[in-house]
Amino acid sequence: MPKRIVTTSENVSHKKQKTFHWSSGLVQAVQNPELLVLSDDLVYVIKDKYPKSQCHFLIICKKDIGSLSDVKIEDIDLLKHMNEMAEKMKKSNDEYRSFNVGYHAEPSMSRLHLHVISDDMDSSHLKTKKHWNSFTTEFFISSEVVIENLIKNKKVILPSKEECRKFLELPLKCHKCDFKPKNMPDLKKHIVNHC
DNA sequence: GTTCTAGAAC
DNA sequence: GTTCTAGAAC
Repeated sequence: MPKRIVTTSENVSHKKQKTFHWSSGLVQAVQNPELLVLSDDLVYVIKDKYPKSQCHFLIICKKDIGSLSDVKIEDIDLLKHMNEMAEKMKKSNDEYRSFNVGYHAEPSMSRLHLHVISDDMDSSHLKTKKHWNSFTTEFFISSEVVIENLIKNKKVILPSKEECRKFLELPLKCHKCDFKPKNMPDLKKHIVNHC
């Protein structure tokens, strides 16, 4: 995929060009009408560009918060609002039986974002063990748990870098039963045919 | 976050 | 020989 080049104001200078880094992709994505679902004073809701289930939204705050590690106690109402928006998205997409709502412990992309993901985990974009484990292990922290964590600790206490790495490297396991696939293709066949 | 691909695993 | 994973990307 070619890097997206954008020019500065009015394109006056040919020298002043900037290439966005991939980690700011979400802040770009909210400007994409094909991805943006809705927004209000506090958040954007977008369709994940590479959904890891049949239905996968991101609730992205408008406030410039990088990630959970930057969240302050004063942001508690914002996190509650993001959770309420997630509930709204669940209700308006209830043809998908159930959803998981939570944050990645160590996200790759900045701007705090809450995942609302149907629990089928059936998607052509779900390709790697890291993808799988990021939604099916403790690397994925439920929205309610994050809110309780913030209230109790006045900040969000997260797993260490080493713990995160450990979660992502856990052996593959079906999220609905005890099946232990030998590899990703094995797992993907299992979740569509058996679970 | 994804893409690409070398070399491991089969 | 083909499938699959895991690390680099300036």
